[in-house]
Amino acid sequence: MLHLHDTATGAVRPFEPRTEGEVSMYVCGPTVDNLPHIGHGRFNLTYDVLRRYLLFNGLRVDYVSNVTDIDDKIIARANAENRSTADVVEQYERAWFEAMDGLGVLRPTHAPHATGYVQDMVALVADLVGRGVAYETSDGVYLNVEQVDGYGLLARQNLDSLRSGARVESTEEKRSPLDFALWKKAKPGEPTWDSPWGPGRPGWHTECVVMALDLLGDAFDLHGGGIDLIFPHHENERAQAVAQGRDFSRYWVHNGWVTVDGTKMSKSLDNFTTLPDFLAHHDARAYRLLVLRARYRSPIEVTPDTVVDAEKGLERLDTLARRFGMEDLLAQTSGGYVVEGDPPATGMEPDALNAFRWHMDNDLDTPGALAGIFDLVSAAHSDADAGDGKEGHLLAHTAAVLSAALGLPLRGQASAIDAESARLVSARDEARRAKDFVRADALRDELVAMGWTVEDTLSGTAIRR
RNA sequence: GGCGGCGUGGCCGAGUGGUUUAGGCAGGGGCCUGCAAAGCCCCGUACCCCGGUUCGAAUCCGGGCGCCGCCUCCA
Repeated sequence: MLHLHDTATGAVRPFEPRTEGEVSMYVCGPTVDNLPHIGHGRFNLTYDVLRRYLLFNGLRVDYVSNVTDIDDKIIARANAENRSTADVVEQYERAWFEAMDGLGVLRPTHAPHATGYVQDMVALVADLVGRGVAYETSDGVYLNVEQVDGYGLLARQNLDSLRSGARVESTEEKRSPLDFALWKKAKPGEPTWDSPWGPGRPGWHTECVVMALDLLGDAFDLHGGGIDLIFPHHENERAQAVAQGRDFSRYWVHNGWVTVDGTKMSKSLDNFTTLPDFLAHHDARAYRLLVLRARYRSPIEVTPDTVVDAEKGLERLDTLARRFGMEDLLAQTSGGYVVEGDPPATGMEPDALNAFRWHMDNDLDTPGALAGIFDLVSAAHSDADAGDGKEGHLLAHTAAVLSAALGLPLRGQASAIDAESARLVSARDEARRAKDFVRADALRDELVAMGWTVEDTLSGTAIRR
């Protein structure tokens, strides 16, 4: 059974969904004010793998991830570039999904926009005001966190210590420095919506509560995001639900981030590599492999060296797929790369499957799961080298299915070969048959110069790019 | 200041007290090959420091040292 680390309890707990056979998960989505970077990639890959593993186990998954399309930074960019916020949103939302598609991240089942939920957010804020836990000031409406039971649960701190560490300056009107804006009254040059408190726009922490509860219902299963969202974002989401007397997320899952020279990669530090840039130069699967080699809660260092390392590891997997002719499996999984239900029944090596599950059930121990897959790679080659093609094929197939279950489909197809290259290949085979190795080597050099990797196989020269 | 996390072999990176071992990459040796490539086999004997618990600790406890993060927008 799957066990997950839950930030609210600080412990790894058995994951028991609200409804048997069905999982409802909410993953904080992007603010579409800029291109996504590889940290966003890591974060989405984390929850994509969780989702795929749930699917692999035959569960249905309702996966909601929002798009924050109204925010200070969007407004700032629009004003700076003399465009509408809608224009900015359109551009970066498209870039976001293109990048996620490129990474093989499955699309959310729902991707609600904040601007589509403003009326509901106004209703939530009004309800909180009516309950006396929120109050109006000259610049907005704030939630009084001191009236919320268990505020600080996710931060694992009590109110006093949170208050003493607060770096945000308190205004005269705020009752506590920790109180946060549910509604921001309009300033000049901003998009606005009507509300009982005049024109304005919702605060950031409100949208996720409203959309999660609307689309997934009370006490939905799981809420995911980066560690840096724990406080204040997730704490404040929870606070709003609690203040309404509603049950919010049953499990809180948080991923570690991407570091550069040991320091967090973030928009504010401007030390990021964008995903479009990364994907233009690397196989997306190499990044997924790089991410999966560390546990999701650990930081990962992304450097040219670690990327090359992952690319070589991926090559080892693809080599297996080529040797054992895995085109069929690729075809099965390429349309989203999902392995669903209980595929293991069909021709999987049982011990390897059990080991895979054991690792994944342990709070998504993907490094352990991968180690098992790499063991299968060695064993499959070894069996095939020893002449046991049948056993080798079973192991290779198992490795490929498990890899695909992680969203990492192996590429077994031969590269498309142009007529000229094909001519050189057959000329080389002819020369080798004639034991004219000088000519054979010259032809090999020629192919290599054309960008091919040349290998000899039982059936003659094989080339690939 | 409060809270959280981390320090593992050349590099990345697992490790849920104890049998043989994470795994990947790089490196060395061998097999295979006309030579290569790919593949296979063998090789490193690592756990920041100091104590403690234990028959036994990388793993648990205490104390150091160092690093990172959250407490402000941030995946």
